Amino acid sequence: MYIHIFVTMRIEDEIKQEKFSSEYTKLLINLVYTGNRISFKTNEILKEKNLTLQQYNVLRILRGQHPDPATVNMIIDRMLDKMSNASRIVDKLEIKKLAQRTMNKEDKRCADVLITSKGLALLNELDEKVKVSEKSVIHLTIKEVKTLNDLLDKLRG
Amino acid sequence: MYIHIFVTMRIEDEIKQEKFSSEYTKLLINLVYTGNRISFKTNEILKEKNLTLQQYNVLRILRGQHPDPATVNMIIDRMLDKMSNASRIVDKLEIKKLAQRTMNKEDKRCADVLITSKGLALLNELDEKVKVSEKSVIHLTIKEVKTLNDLLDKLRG
DNA sequence: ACATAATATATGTATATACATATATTTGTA
DNA sequence: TACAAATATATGTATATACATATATTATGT
Repeated sequence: MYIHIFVTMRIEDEIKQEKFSSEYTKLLINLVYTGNRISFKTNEILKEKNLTLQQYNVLRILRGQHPDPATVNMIIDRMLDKMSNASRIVDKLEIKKLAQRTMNKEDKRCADVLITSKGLALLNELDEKVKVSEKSVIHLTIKEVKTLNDLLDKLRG
Repeated sequence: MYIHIFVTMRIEDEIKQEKFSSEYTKLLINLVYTGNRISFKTNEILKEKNLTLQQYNVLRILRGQHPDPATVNMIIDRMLDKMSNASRIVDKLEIKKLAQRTMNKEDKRCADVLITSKGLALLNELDEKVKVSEKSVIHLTIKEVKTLNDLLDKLRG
């Protein structure tokens, strides 16, 4: 017989830190820690398909544009981690035939990046799995999720 | 004359995504994006001192134990990113003379890790700067920060 | 038109990271 | 006691990342 007890575990206990110098410091740590926790679960699903989280996100950006192409600059603009190297992520997607680069006719500096049908199919396959996993790892009511989203939006000012 | 207008910017607008498939998906992206945003600011401060965010966090874990030593295992347990390589982060801290390893007398497998006085001084120097920076980048009242912390704690279940 | 600045992307390089595996030591057990 | 399992840490290796710089193209000012 298994008994599951879900209790709210404070971040202090979770990472065994006595106390934080301020609620603000605690928030940063809480954000990063919680983000990592959820990402980790998603990552496990992506690993089966040989995708990194970054590649997955870029692929979703490309799908958002489809059937129009995106440019590398557009991808950088929409990526979660602005510092990372969009060009080389597109390289990886191209190698896997999930995306394709073509030269932009109007501006030869730009590379048009298009998701392939293989890319679309892969995302399609992943969508439901990822959604279910995310939902199962987030122990909140839909109302709380909305509050959280609003607070995070406000946080960034 | 400068006029600052702070408006709440939804994550949809921020990363220019039309809509999310669910509030849960939005939350994951919102968390990672917001965490990155705050980390980025902190990182800028740390860069001046030639520290990575990870090294900084480990250093703070060591200070939390001081004057007792920590072990590498203890560090892994308390790190935000469980996947990363605590042993090699300690390597880096040792090279910079910010921490020191000695062999544990009771259990020769364990490495006792102690923050040095140089390490303590560096943290001391950074504390205030980091706190001010974090506070300035988090556009929330203290009450909202607390709500956010509580929600994140609950999220993890 | 021409030089210069700005823009979009790619690439070189050092470092960091994830993951698998190796090594050393301790614990449990027959 | 001897031997397998567990534990703590370190290390090899492939890949990812950050940052600086290079290259190609387009926009701008005179």
